Amino acid sequence: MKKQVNPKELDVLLRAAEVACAENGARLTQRRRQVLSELMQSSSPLSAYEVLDLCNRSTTSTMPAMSVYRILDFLEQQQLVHRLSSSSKYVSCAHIACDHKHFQKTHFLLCDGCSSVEEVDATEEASEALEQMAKTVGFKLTTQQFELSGICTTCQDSAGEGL
Amino acid sequence: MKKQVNPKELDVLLRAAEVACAENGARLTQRRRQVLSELMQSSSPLSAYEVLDLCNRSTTSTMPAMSVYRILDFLEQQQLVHRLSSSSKYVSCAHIACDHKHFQKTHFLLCDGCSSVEEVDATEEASEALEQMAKTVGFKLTTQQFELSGICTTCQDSAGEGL
DNA sequence: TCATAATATGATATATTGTATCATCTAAGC
DNA sequence: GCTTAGATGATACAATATATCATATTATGA
Repeated sequence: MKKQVNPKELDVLLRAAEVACAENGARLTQRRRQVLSELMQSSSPLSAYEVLDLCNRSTTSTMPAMSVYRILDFLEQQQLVHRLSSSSKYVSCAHIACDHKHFQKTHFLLCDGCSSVEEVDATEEASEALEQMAKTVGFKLTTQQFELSGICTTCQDSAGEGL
Repeated sequence: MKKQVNPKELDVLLRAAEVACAENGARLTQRRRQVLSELMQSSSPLSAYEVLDLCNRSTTSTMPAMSVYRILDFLEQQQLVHRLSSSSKYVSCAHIACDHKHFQKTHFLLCDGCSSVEEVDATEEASEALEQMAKTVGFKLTTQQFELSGICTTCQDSAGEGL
């Protein structure tokens, strides 16, 4: 579903993304911008082929699937997009406009009800507890990304309504 | 790679699995036993098609891919096998022979070095910290399975050796 | 400004993972 | 033994992803 993002807001995000790329010596080309834009306007994660369809619907030219995957990889490297391995889908990063860095573990809370996603930094406690748990079996954690499912506030509220 | 599981040990595990199925009014058929056995003997998670190849190599008859998926689904329902969504692979449960129940959150620690997997219950702290973190954005967690990457003890040790 | 090199994209083929559907077989209970 | 539910086989195909070579675009230095 389309998220309510007004054009001005979208433009601010895309400009910020452009700057972020430039800082890494990379370029946000038309195609990349198009892919990122579709993800920014989606209220839920999209598969690579869903992104492809949206892109091909919004322009006359048609892009091959290969390009979408390449571009998604690029955007992921730039940390403008995250790939959710539990669903093989992609979301635009929640921190493009702010100067947030991905230093801490990132948790994605996926709503089973409406498929929305919340991207939150790990609390100190959670991070510590996970490291500690791994340590008990001798593991040194490298993962920086966690995907948890649950029910968001909105869906919890609306679940009661129908009764 | 093949794990070192002696035949007697394997047999104990398979019998325990059989009992577990029976308790749920289900049957551990030959095919199911074969699939489970391959997973039990593997030192790392296997894809459905890898399981298929192993099964077809160990018998004269050949099984269709569909059957493997059906059987893996069944074994997962019986909690004899777990599916790792981050890699689309399967592992046999670490608690088949003991009377462990999957009441608590389960964490899978995946080694980036040797692909081994440790299945551990969440500590009280980790579980609590995760719930709490979700709560700050209004989420009520439902996930009971977490997949973390890292480096296991063995690989940490052997990393130093080469220098 | 043009040649050239580096990047990015297009086009095509194919691998991998997973599901739908209908037919056939097997085991359990009557 | 007969019937039926459950399990498996067979086939087709959808969805996700990668490999590879060709072409186009952009950046850069002569």
